[in-house]
Amino acid sequence: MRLADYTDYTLRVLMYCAAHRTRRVTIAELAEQHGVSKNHLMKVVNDLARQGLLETTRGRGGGLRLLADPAAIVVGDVVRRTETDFRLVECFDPARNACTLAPGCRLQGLFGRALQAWFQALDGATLADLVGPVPAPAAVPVAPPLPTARRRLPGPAAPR
Amino acid sequence: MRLADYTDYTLRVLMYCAAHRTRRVTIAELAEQHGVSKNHLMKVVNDLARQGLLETTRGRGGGLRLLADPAAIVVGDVVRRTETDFRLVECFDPARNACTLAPGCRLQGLFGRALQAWFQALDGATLADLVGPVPAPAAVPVAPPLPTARRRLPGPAAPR
DNA sequence: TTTAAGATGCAGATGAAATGCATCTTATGG
DNA sequence: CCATAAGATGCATTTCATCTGCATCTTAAA
Repeated sequence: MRLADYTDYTLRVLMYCAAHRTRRVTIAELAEQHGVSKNHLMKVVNDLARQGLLETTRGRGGGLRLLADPAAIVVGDVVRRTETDFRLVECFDPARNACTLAPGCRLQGLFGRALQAWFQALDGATLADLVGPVPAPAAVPVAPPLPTARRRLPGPAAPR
Repeated sequence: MRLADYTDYTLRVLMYCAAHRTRRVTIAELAEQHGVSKNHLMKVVNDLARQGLLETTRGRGGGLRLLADPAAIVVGDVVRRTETDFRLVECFDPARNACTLAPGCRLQGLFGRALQAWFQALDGATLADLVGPVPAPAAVPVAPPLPTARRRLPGPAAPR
């Protein structure tokens, strides 16, 4: 189960803009800051502008600006609009349902509920929560980076 | 966000075996029932056998049999073991964290919590819940299939 | 009017799944 | 004891969704 990088970019663009509300941010700046190609971010920014979350200004001195209050932008809504293809489980043959015993496949219902729970968690946070002021600057020095970058999140996953 | 078909197959193999506990099920039968290639199901079955969920018997009259009680097989656990690559959000540059303001990226935490909620929902169901006896046979005739097959699940998703 | 920004569309690269093929091992029935 | 029916295993191929890059156009400010 993976989220598209596109969604990741989208959230980070919003976060960056929220963290620099006083000025206009350029795509080039975002691209350099995050080490991503400008072209890709272009599409992200464009989508966000169409959604009415960003105001874009062309020409010299142009750039991006967050339109709404970060506290009013719910993360779940952003993800809902950005992420497409929520294909979780689907009966193999749409016409001739293979689940001979169960008339309506119950997998659908179960995963539907799980997805709801997922979004409910994301709906509990706003942009402001993500970029809000750090409660207290850490007095403790930052710990050295871990030797290995872990990728898979939970539980024991046997290699296929 | 999508689940691998592999996980879908895995659950359906288990469901089918649970629905036919009295006899042995062959891979060929599963393949025909679900319209999937035998080769693919082979790997699914193999993984399940290694996990100790299925007993496989080679040779004539062989096949698969569910080892555990369907009521003891938690869907969440199956998914956890089957689905790999839970890459949700990752900071772009692992070394030089791009989130200049936030020392620790809060996206990780948020999506981690969402994933927990997701699994919690899946942990609430067992195989028995998926294939259990139908409460009451529907007296109402089945509604005709919808004209268009909908794929994406929730909310308004603007095309990229 | 030059330059710095975003807008748009298409072409190519990438990578993870999914699928197919070939061969081997094991057990049963005649 | 041999032919057949099952699963086991490894590798090659295909497919498809992103991701990325390139080229061109539009807009606005200095």
